[in-house]
Amino acid sequence: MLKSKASPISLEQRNATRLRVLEHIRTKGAVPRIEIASALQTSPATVTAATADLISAGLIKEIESEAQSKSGKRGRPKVLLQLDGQSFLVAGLKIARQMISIILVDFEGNEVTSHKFPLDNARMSPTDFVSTIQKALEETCAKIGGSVGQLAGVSIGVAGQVDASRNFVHWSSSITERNFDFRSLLSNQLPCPAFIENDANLVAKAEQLFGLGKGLKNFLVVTIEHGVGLGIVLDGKLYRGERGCGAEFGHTKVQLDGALCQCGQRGCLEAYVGDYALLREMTVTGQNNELKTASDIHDRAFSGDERAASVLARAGQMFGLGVSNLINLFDPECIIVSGTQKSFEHLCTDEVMARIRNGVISVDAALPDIRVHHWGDLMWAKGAAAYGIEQISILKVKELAANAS
Amino acid sequence: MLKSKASPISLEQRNATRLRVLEHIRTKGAVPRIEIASALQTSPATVTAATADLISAGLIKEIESEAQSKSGKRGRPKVLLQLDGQSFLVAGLKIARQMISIILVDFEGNEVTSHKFPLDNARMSPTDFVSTIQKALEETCAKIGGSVGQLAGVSIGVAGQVDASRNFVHWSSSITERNFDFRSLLSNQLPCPAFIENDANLVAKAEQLFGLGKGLKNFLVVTIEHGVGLGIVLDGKLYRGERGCGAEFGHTKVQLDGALCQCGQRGCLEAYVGDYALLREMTVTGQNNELKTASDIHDRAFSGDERAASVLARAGQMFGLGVSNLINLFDPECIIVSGTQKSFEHLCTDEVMARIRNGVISVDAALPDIRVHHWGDLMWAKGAAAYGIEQISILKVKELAANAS
DNA sequence: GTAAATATTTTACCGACTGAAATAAATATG
DNA sequence: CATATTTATTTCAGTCGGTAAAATATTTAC
Repeated sequence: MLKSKASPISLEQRNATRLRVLEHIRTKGAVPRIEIASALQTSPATVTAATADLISAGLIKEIESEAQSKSGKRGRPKVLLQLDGQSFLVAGLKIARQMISIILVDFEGNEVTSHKFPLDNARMSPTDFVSTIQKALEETCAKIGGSVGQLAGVSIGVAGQVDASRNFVHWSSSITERNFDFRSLLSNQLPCPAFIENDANLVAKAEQLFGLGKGLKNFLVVTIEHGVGLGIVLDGKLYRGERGCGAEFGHTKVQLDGALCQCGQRGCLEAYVGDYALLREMTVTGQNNELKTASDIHDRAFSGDERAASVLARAGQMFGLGVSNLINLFDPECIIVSGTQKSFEHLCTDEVMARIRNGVISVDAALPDIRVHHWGDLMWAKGAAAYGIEQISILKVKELAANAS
Repeated sequence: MLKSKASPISLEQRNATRLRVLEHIRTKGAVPRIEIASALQTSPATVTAATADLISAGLIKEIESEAQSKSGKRGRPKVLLQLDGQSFLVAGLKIARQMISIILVDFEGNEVTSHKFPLDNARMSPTDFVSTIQKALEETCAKIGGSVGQLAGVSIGVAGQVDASRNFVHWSSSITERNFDFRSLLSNQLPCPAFIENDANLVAKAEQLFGLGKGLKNFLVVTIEHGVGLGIVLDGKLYRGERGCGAEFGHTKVQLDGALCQCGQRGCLEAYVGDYALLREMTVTGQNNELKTASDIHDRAFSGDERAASVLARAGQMFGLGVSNLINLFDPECIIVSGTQKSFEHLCTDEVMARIRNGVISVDAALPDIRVHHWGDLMWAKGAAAYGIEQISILKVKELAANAS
């Protein structure tokens, strides 16, 4: 292998082109080279070179275009390119309070298998954290008769503040230590690259790669679970802020000196729409003994309980206020409201949507789309997997360039 | 002139490098080539080529380094590079309700002269708008015995929604027509390139080029005049949102179904901190006959009027709430509060700052700086000039590449 | 005066991208 | 069926930006 004298700038440009081609194929599905060239405003020659590399790396493949003969058009037929789904296996993990959800996906993001690993301790030391993850991964891989060694990458989602570029966790509810650098621990314990990210950012990634944000440049993803999270995608990239931690949408204030929030402050959005906030409200009615989740309250409201309905309605009003503020500030292409449970139906009612629309300063251009995405309970794990796939793609393209010597 | 076969990508890369060098020199002042190379992570050879071009375009110049001999260090002395302030004259205009403020600046942003041009009509037709601007420019240039022909560029700031990339005004309080394309009108009437932008974005530009945002990558500029505006700089670039209109910070909601705002909605931040909101509050006290501006209320409060003080305090509380929301969402490096008058002192009190800090979810990293910038009354015009200088720089670098044939 | 140190410029070269030509693979046409 | 036409892809020579290394410039140290 000769030593390459390529300038770093050239390399970066080359990698960027490869990645743009790859992302275009991921977004559009089966496309011929000529369309990639025109879509990316580049020359067919470049696309030939880039796709040749991606094929040799096993990231994409040519497929037979059955529909070709039907097209009835003259000329050499287009050769369609597609992701090579079989090429890699990626694991996505979400660390929650009582369990770890794991999903194994192929390179296209298709679920291969999934698993739930119960947790005794919601908070673990970094060492326990990683070894528990390893155990969870082993169990998951065993399900398909495989081993952890087969994984191309592992992506881990946690609640909290993470500097993903350094696998550095400033703080997480799942980990006892603060400001811990997971790089060496992860690379020592796991046989493949591993990545840690904030969970809301991961869901944003999932929407971008596989979900309702496919192909969009500027959009926001509001995640609803027990609390409210936000992932920001600007110019096609996750925006992480200066300190690398996620946007704290749930703790934006919607009421001056308002309701007390778990974070200790007053008037946070989460103090009005979070699960615990709803349950707290219900204590006033003296009914909360039987109520355990927001879904219970929803059932109660649906069966005619006016107090329950009013609690949910108020949450919806506050949520609408918060979302309209997001639109006023970010002016995004689209806002995606993503949640796993049925329990956020009260945040997607016509009344809430109307409130959002009425809270946005109108311009001539149409309002951003507000799309609601009801995920299964693997939402967070899928988000992690999406991020993993993206990071593995970047790694593979880099390797490609390094080996090109 | 030979026809160049340069690929568009090469050209873009070249221009980007030239501009990065130019911006570095603008930010750092007098710097030697070697430091530019290390700061921009590029090779000295590239810097030599880039600076040679910029010098030939008259954008920068070499200066004698008097302090050289004192340095007492061996080796060839550094040759310092600096902006060539004399190279271009740029006009910045702010169109307000009752007047146009104009400032002429050199390429370094130094004020050459300024002028105020009274307006009869706050709202003008596009044709009148441009011809009034032309008249105002002529008067201004006459002040220094020059003519409009000498200007390298004109930059115009208006309140409203502007797509600056197309000189397209969706809506502005200064213009009777909506959705007007000013491109042909401006290029026909003015002898130099002209640019229109939203005024809050312009102030953000001024902070970035000359002010407290110098050298920063991610920061927010909150502008205070009659209302409240916001300019967003992310990754060194103005963020304009999907529809190209400014962020509507003044119309983010800080109270569910709160005070009525000029925009017709309820609970907008501006409905609590805008001039008219303060004056409205004072009507309740029966005192507002004598009060015309927020500054009057401030005087009143200072001389012991508790009602006036309470009106201002409430505005401060709401403002603090709004700003803490900005920090929670954007996690910026720095927030700059910029205003022209003394009338926003009540928004910069220790109490307000404490409220902001208390409203931000704390992480280990330090809170973003909150810096207050008291400008003279030419703030907006200077902002326009800053934008003009930037746009002219881009144009000149493009010309350079075109002539390089 | 010569050596050493540091800044800048020159030179030879690399490599990403491109346009144009060549090639490939289909249909249309007679 | 052979040939022309059309369209997709690949090959190839060339351009250009950036770089490393060598050369040059200009200073201080001794």
